[in-house]
Amino acid sequence: MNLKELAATLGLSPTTVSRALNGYPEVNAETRRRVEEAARRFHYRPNPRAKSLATGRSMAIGHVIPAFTQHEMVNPVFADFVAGAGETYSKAGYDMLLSVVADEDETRHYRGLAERHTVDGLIVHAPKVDDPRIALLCDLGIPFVVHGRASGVDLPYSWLDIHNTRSFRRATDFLLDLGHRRVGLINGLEFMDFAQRRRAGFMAALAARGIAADPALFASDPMTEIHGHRSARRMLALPRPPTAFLVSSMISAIGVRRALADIGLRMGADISVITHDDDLGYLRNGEDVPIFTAIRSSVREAGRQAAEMLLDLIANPASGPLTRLLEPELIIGQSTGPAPT
Amino acid sequence: MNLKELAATLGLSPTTVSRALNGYPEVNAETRRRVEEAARRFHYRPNPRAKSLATGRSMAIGHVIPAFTQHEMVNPVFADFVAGAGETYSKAGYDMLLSVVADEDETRHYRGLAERHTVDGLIVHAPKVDDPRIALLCDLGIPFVVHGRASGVDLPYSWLDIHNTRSFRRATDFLLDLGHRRVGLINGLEFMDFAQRRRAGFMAALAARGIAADPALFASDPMTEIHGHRSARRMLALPRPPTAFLVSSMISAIGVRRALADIGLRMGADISVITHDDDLGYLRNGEDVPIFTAIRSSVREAGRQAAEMLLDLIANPASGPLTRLLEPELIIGQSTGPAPT
DNA sequence: CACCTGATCCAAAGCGATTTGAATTTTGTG
DNA sequence: CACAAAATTCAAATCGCTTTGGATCAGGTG
Repeated sequence: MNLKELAATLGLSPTTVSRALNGYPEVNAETRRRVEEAARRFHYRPNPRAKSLATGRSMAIGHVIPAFTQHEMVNPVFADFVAGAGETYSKAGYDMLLSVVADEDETRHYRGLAERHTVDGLIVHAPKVDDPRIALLCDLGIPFVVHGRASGVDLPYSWLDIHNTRSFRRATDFLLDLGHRRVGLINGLEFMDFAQRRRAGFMAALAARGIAADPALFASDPMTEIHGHRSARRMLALPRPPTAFLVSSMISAIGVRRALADIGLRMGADISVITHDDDLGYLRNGEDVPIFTAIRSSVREAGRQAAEMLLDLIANPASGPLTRLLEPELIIGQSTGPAPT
Repeated sequence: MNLKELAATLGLSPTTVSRALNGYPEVNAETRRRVEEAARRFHYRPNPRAKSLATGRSMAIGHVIPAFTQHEMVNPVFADFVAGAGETYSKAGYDMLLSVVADEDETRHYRGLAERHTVDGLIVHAPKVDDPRIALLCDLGIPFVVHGRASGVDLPYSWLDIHNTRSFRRATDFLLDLGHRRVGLINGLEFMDFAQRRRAGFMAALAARGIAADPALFASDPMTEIHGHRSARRMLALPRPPTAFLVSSMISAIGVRRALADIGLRMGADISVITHDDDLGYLRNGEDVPIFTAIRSSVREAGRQAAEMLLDLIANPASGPLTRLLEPELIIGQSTGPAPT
């Protein structure tokens, strides 16, 4: 059942039916009622492609994820973010177009999406320092929201981020207050913007107390369980091992916990751990009392909000760059305690 | 730059240009060359919506994920599966349309996707026993592939699954061979088809040796870390605790490991654990020697293959229901050992 | 040389909606 | 009651592509 047929059934022109259904004012109230009734009765649903060809809007949002490097993307965090964004989209009648693209095709792909108006807007995931995608998208003139920020890019653009610097600084201060002086930072890849900021927060806290940063106490890699395990093992084998760890991801923190278990250290007693926690559905940080002391911020909620920002931006492009900085909470769990004397 | 403009530039009709670009035979070789060259030079890319309106095909595949129950979907497994499928799609020029939909809207959503030809095909995730979606989609006549199967549905349909029954039977046998007699099964929700089959495999192994299944040694819930932890704690507190666990997911197995650590049991020595392992990118089962003895099957690869099957089915609907049963491997890690005497 | 065949190319009709510009019908006013 | 204004409705153009059903033209045939 298409528009023409529906119009014929009603003895009206397609024009009027279209207007009635789309809430235009110049249509008789009674006519509108009849049209709506008939549409319901015949399960009429406009063909989105025809609609989109006519209006130029696609009612879809694009998420491009780089495929063949494993970096940052195909991960649990991504799933939760997308789930949050998807909720927002479906409430607003938008579809989500996901493209898994080889790194070298990324630029071309963005360009294609924008130029052909395949999507009305884009979410940019996992920005790197100096991320070139931002300039590209500004240039293409398509609305987009970055999940995170890109240091070094000074164009105005819309983003939603958490306060990585401050929260890592707070977490470090917390450890220092407990008397820890050697803290290992198990971070993500440091060309990722968030990792850079987290490190900066960590360093600032050390610097404020005049503690020199020991390069041996830094690790940086994709945030897998194995990365956490390997890095912790390495640091614990140092002549002067750390008494605490600050970890950038729950999954890596689990690896750290495994490393501690390997050599019989009790977390929270012999050694302290604080982790960032994205509050993933399948990886909750304990039930009542949190397992890990953690910097917590729901990435699902971030997805919801980023999507809302993007839809606002699409509805009203003049509303200028939208930015939102979420403040994670620092929650105390069972993985921290005073530094052993 | 659209088709008409490109045609004008070349002094040709849109018809010919379209045919040249789409590889139709009735166009002069030299003309085709000129057209292709010009298309490249002007970065011509056909508008997919117009194309799709004209052809009736959308070049998109739908993945519908139920939103507001947390069940099975918004999870790391999903991310990896989608990444695999996405690789296949992008190679074939397909887009992936992801909808996060409230459970009660699911049927309506599927119907909309199919009737309006929004997508050319669908992947059905996380089938339940007697899953009603299969009959619905058969009825709607849209090509689809189920990731998993649905016991109780006897319509012919296409699916890709792993051999859950057999692999869980093998894993159980392995534990029994090691002398274990009380094995706890920490399973997913048992209205999920895969969980049902895993349980059946487990039971069959017990039955074959005349061991009665103890209801206290079953746990069934969404496969979170906490589920693993809580279930293991509960079973270990029994008067006759299990000497081994069989776990349906790496994440839950990590919870089990935490439970063991809580009470000072050494995994692999005091107690054995086998887990299913989807070989997730961010949650590898150790480096050289696997941490967990595991039933391993890459869900990313499953995504790739399911997508290929679906594209085949779309290209050639007559090729009938396609089915593929993958056999997971049973890999020996450090989490199993002989039953304590 | 007239006629038939292929090989090429093109005009025009969709696909299913929106939207512009006009044509109707109603309503209001003097 | 006639006429302008407002309220409704409609025909046709448009979005950018594919595809049907001819055209056109060169080469081969009898």
